Amino acid sequence: MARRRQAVTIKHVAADAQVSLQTVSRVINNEPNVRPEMKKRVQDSIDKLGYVPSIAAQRMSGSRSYLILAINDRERTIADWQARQGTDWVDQMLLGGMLKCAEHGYRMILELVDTHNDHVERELMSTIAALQPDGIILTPPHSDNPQIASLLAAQNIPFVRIGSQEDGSGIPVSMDDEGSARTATCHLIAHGHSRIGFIAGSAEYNLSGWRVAGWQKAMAEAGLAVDALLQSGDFSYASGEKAARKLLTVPQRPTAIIASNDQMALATLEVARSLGLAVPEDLSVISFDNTPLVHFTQPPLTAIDQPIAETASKAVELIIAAQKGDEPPPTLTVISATLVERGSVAAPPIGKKDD
Amino acid sequence: MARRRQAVTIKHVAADAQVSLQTVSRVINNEPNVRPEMKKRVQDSIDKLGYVPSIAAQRMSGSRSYLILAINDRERTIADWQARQGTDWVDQMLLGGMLKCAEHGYRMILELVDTHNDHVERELMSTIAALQPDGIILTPPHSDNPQIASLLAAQNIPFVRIGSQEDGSGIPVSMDDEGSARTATCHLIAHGHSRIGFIAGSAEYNLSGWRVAGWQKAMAEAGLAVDALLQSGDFSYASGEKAARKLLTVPQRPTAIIASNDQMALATLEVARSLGLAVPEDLSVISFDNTPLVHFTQPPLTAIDQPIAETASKAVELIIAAQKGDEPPPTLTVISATLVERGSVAAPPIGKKDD
DNA sequence: GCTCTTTTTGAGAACGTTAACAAAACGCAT
DNA sequence: ATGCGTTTTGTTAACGTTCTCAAAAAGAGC
Repeated sequence: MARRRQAVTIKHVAADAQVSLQTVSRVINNEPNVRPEMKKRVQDSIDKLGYVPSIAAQRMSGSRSYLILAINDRERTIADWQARQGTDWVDQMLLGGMLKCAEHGYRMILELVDTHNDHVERELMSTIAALQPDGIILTPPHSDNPQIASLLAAQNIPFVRIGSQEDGSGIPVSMDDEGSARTATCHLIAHGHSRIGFIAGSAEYNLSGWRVAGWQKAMAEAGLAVDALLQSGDFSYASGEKAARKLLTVPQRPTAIIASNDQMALATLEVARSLGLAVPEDLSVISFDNTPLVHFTQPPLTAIDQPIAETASKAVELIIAAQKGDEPPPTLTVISATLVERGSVAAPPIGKKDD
Repeated sequence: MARRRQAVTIKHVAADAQVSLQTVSRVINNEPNVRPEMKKRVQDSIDKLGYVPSIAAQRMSGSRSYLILAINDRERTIADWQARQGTDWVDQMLLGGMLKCAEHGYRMILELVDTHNDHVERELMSTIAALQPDGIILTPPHSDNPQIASLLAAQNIPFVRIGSQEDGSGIPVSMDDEGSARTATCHLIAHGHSRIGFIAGSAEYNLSGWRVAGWQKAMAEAGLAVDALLQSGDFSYASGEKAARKLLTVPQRPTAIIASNDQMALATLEVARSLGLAVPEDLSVISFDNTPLVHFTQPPLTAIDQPIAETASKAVELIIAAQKGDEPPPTLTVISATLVERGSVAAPPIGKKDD
């Protein structure tokens, strides 16, 4: 492992602005007694060079560490998180990732970065420069952002892309989106369904595409048509409602629907109710994610349980291994998901089983 | 602000073990080519002095930072957390604390520490030595641990005790446990109840006591008796079940019950059902915490909503202010809670309104 | 015992920043 | 101009660790 140095330091800024280190430091820390003119000159250099102070160095010299520690009871926290059972992205990420970090003497810092923001990349790079972490875990949709990936690759910091199967830099760790969509589809086919609708998630997430692909392939293999059976949403309840309505208000409506997340599955349930369709008698529903929500619906939803905690745990392991530099990381790690059967799947209504 | 120095450094260890700095470093990092005898001598000194390497210094010298960054989409994460609406301790802590940290260029590191563990204090001190955070937030029950408090006070690190109103070192920030218990009690009294049972939480949490106190005082002020109306649980469903059964299987059973958290309220609901008591017609129920659970019960529970996010946010603010050293922190900050009315409170059954 | 290799130990510089102090520049009354 | 206080800038030394390279000690072969 090469000794990793900070790209731009206070020295570079000082040289660029033709001032002493101390003056730059004063500007950074917004100290008084700096002439406005000087301050501007330094600030310009900082902006130009993209300088961000190293927190480690600041801490070393006796100043702030910019870290605040929140101490929580481990037992209770873990119990709470586990009680949610299914996939609540962040929580399960934290659960899996933090515990694995703790095992190895690492800490995990959760950083929230807006996707819909022009400066995503800049913001991220600043954070990295400040913290100089040993590794980075990207979750969707950040994990699907090729620009971020190439920036990180240039930094020579090991990073894991969760939920992304694309080739490219970084270590991909993926849940088996295609496989689990296939599993859901086959489950329905095994129950006798032939017209199985699919509500896709936001195209911004690559995993949406993989899920669609799994469904399509399973249908094709069973010799079933998929025309007019695909609707796309954006993971929101409203989009699910719209998609479900479109799917269910045609003459040859599907006898089963797979929704790409729980919110959209809930919407599907509601649309079915409003159309007088009973679940699962008239319509079977399977959802993705398996958040706590699905326990409380009527009927409880059969769902694909995404093992996020396990995925995050794996991501941490891969980063630590990459840091040691023992051997090259695997090209793709897939964590398999399971189907949790509840009450929303049954055989299709008789007489409608086929055209 | 005094320049804060590390208590025990590699130098102290080297001096104690009569070896060079480098040798100590080698032992820390488990490098090969150290004679076992030497290794033991150094390790003994490390243990004796309680030395923990400074992560900042390690990072500075080009080694690991022992930090892993998890990048999540901010919008989505916040939306998810908010969707839980009520108090899910950790989530809401993270929501409030992290966002406030981000505002000021700080980061929050969540550390899970077992309460039921002999080495709690040691574990905590190691973490602090390693990370050298600018401040610490303690949540219950850690915030009620006087030993931890005095250790932290000695370290001269600003720390906030959340949910603790005790005097002592550190900055207390509390939810208004007594006040909100009082509010709940008065709400029931206003509906005409006079026999109001109370299920207390674990005595390990000081806030349990405050909640009981609020109820007692409100009852006393209304001239109502509290004998045989108090049962204690430990925040678990099972303990709530036991407590509710005791309260409800006496001749003069209470017409209303306040449970110190949602789990125990759920248990109360179940016990009432098993005894053939309708809620709210025969029995009114109010719970504390207002977690997502309470939306899905039949009927939905009227609950005290604890503003954890706000509390955590305040805690961060206080730490940052204390760090700047502008002015002494307030002696007690109380964040007030609100009563969220749902469907579990009604007037007591007629003819039972009073003895 | 003597050289040669290997293993084990140590000394000094480096990492990026700020604290403490010193020097220079400035403003203003004399 | 001269001196004096104030503001602005610069210099040097820390901070705690590891890296690089050199020195010392230990083994190996004769």
